[in-house]
Parts: sequence; C-alpha cells; structure tokens
Amino acid sequence: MGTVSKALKLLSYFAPDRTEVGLSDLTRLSGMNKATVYRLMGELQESGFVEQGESDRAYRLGPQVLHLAALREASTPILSVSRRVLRELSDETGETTHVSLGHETHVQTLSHAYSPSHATKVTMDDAQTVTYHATSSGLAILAYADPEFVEQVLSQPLEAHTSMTLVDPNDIRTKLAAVRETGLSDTLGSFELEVHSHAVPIFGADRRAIGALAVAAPASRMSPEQQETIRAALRRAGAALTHRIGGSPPADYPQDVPA
Amino acid sequence: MGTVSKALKLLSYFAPDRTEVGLSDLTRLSGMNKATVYRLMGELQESGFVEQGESDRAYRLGPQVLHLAALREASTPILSVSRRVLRELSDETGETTHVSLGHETHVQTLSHAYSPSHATKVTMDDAQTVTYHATSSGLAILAYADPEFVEQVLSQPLEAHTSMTLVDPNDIRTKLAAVRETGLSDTLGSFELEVHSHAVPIFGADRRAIGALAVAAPASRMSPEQQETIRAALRRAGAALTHRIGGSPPADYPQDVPA
DNA sequence: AGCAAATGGTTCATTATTTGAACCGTTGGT
DNA sequence: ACCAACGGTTCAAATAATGAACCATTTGCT
Repeated sequence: MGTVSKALKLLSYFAPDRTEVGLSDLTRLSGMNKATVYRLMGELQESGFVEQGESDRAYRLGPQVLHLAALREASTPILSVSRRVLRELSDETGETTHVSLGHETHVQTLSHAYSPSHATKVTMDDAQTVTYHATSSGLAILAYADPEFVEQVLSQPLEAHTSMTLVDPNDIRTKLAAVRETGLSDTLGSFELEVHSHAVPIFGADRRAIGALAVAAPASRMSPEQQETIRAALRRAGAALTHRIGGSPPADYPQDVPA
Repeated sequence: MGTVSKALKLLSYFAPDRTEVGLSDLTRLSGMNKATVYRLMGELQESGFVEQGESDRAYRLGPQVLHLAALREASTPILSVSRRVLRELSDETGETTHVSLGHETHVQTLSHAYSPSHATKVTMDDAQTVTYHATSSGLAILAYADPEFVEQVLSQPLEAHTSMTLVDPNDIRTKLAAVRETGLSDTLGSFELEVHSHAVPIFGADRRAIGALAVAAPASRMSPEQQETIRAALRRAGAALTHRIGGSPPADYPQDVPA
C-alpha cells in the first residue's frame, strides 16, 4: 500500500459516532507506527483535510472536504438533486427514505428524509457506513454490479447483523437474480429487525450502478397495498434521480412492472 | 513536500470550470513527472477520491469526498445552517449573498443564495476560489486572523483584479484596522467592477475567524439607506451563523453598531 | 499529594518507496 | 500515411518513509 493510500485510510476512521479522533486512537485503529500517523496527519492538516482542536488536540475533518464536495456537486449534483427526490418520496410513501453510494467494500448513506405522517419511523444518520449483503440498498447495487465485484464482496466474511441476515453467498446470488427480475430489492429485518426496506439502483453516465435509493419502514406497517405503493413510487423516483444526475439504466434494466 | 501533500495538491486543480482533468493536463499543471501523477491519481482513485471517465479517461472528483463532507457536516453543520441563513439574508436585503471559508492562501465560496426581487443581480458559483486581498470576505477574515497569517498573505504578490483593487500591503493593513473598528468590511469594485460587497467574519469554537458571510450588490443600487439595511442585516446574520455552528466571536469583536 | 499510565510530540539510522527519463501502444487530426 | 498527443509502463537511481526509543505533559487513580 502506498503512502498516499495510508494517509487517506486514516480519514476513514472518522464516523458519525467518532467525529474527533486522537493520535493514539488513530495509531491503534490503523495499526501503523505512531510517528507515521503523526506525520501523515500533519500533511493532511496542511492541506486542510483535517484540523486539530485547540485544547485536546484531537483531529477533526477539515473545511477542505467541503470545498471538494461543493466542486463535485457542481459537476454531478447527486446531493442537491437527491434531496428533492427524497423529500417527495418520503411525502408520497409516508416513510423514511435515503440515498446511498456504493464503495469498495461498503455502502455509505449520503442523505435522508423523514415523513411527518407517522410517530414511529425508521431513524437514520447521514454518512452511516453499512454492509452490501445485509441492506436492500447494497443488494440493489450488487445486482447491477460487475460479477467480479460481486464475488469480491461475497468472498469476504459476511456478518449476520440479525437472525434474518443472508450470510450464505449462494443465498445472496439467488437473491440478486431475483432482484434483477424486478429491478427492485427488498429486505425484511436483515440489517435491523422490524425494518422492512425497499431499494432501487441509481445509475451513472456509464450505465453502471453507483448507488441506491431506498425506503425504510417499520415491518408492522407493511401491508401488501403499502408495499405496492412503495414499489411504484420507488421505481419512479429512482428513474427520475438516475436521469437528473445525467445517468441512464443499462439495457437490461426492467422498465415496466413485470407481469 | 511529502508524497501525501503532492497527491492532495493534485486535487486542487479541479475547479468549477474544470471538473474533468486528463493525465497530461495534470502533469503540466502540477509540474510533476507524468509517471508520478499517474501513480498518485491511481492511489486517489483506489480510495474513491477521484474516478475516471470510461471513454476519455479523464479524472473527476469521486464520491468519497461527498462522504467526508457529510461526516464533517454531521459534527459542524456549517453548510446546512448557512443555507438557511443565506436564504433569509437574501430575502431581507434583496441581494446576492454567500458564505466563504478561509484557506491557506485563498478564500473559497461554499454556498450562495440569490434574491428574486431584482432582475439584475451579482451572479456566483459555489466552490469558487478567490483572493484574500481583493474581496470583502477575505478582508473580513484577515481582519480577525493571526498577524503572522496576515503578513504571510500580504507577502505574496497581490494581483490587481481591477483598477480598484488594493495591492499595497500598507493600504491593506490600514483597511484591516478600519474593518476591526466596525467588525464589518466592504469593497467597491475591487474584485469585479460595479460590485459593492459587504462582509462579516464567522468565528469557530476557538474564537478564530474561519470564514465570512457576504452580501454582493450592483454598485448602482447602493444608496446610503440600502447600505445601512445591509450592514444591520449582515451583523445579525453573521452573529446567528457564528452562534449556530457552535462558535463565538473574540472578546474584542464590536457587538453593537459603533456611534 | 504522589504515582502510574496514557497522551501528543520528536529523533535519526535503516529501509523501502518514490521518482523520472525513456519507452510502448492508441487515438485523432491533416 | 503521417505526426503529435494521449494514457500507460518500466527500472536503476535518488529520496522520502519508517519505527524503536525517547521526552514532556496530562490524566486518572489511590
């Protein structure tokens, strides 16, 4: 692994529940030498990717990441566009909605929206990191990913988040084939019990799945009619989002609801 | 300069008007060896900081920057908070407003809002990079920055964007003292002719100026009354933004409008 | 108060990585 | 058919990264 990758890997230890990390923590988490971490963080700091607290000297993500994100948004406005799509989809379905992006080994939540129509709802954090195999979003992305990439993900240890999580690679391959039939994935309690989640893939300009749009509802509220509402709304919203970021679905993506 | 800094420097060549950059362009822009750039970009790509187009193989900023920005926003919500503040400030003043962050050598626009009340308005891009010495935002930040930092900025060549730009370091030091008197800076045509811009600094938790909030109006519309409206609105909005991101102004910051 | 352990930070000889000139194979223009 | 520019690749030489041991403060415990 090159030096640059090591430095960037240090950034990945920031998480919603760990927004500040000290030097020793980073050393332990990364397994690198303390002097190495210190120097790398120093370079990241010079470039504005992290900043250091005055008192405790813990590292935080710096303003430079906002600048780069604004720049990325200027060319491919996923965030700003998805915010509107999420709002509409939440209003339409009455449930919590979110968009996620597929990364090398994990799926990352980018943004979410709640519906005010129910007191009980699935709660979310932005910037959450979740697994491919246990979430409807992850499965939606995998279903339209390169076969090699799928195998790479399935070759890693698959954690059982709940008793409902699919952990057998063959079960997952079967599931992915089913997802491809309809262009839509769903999971019941496989990431968190009592949560029934539906997702559709979002495609980029190169017709590859870059992320997913999902609706997460309490399982208790999921009637067949509600499910049909969600599926229809999700299909429409997904197509809209794909289109509005300049992407297009692959030729084999189901355009209509299959019989 | 360490390897990591070199890699991160490559990211700085992305700009609103250059969202895709090829290998040769990067080599020229950075002055580094082509093989070096290639390897560094490869590492940045592996970590998701950039991605490559299928056809032309040009590099774009990758989805990882969105993830980091979402993470930073979760702990210090400048962006989401400032959006609301900007909206209100634009409605109140009837002019274009924007927030910027102070960086090592430049000032970067993060977000902006327009007012619908006039047909002519100052137009903006997000993620624009501008100079410290020629903008009201830059001067507002400098006025509350460490003296060493001010000297560092003033020791570099100061470009005259227009005939009105202050380029003599002594003139700028005098200007900064005047800004400290009122806690508010303004420039008339020093970045772009015909634009009259007002700005207040935004302070972080450590009471240092991290950025600025600004109102940019066509010079032709700037009457003494309009100016007073803007100053008052800007002071209130700046205090609100500083407060809502968990920051506080330094002890010597003028709290009330001076006599 | 006094101690022990953990923290951030620093040093410097050893080591491993980065570097750059020259080299392919392709593509697009004339 | 040519030339120039592109992305990508190679390998010996040069340089930068590394890690064990060290110091100074801070924190937590008795």
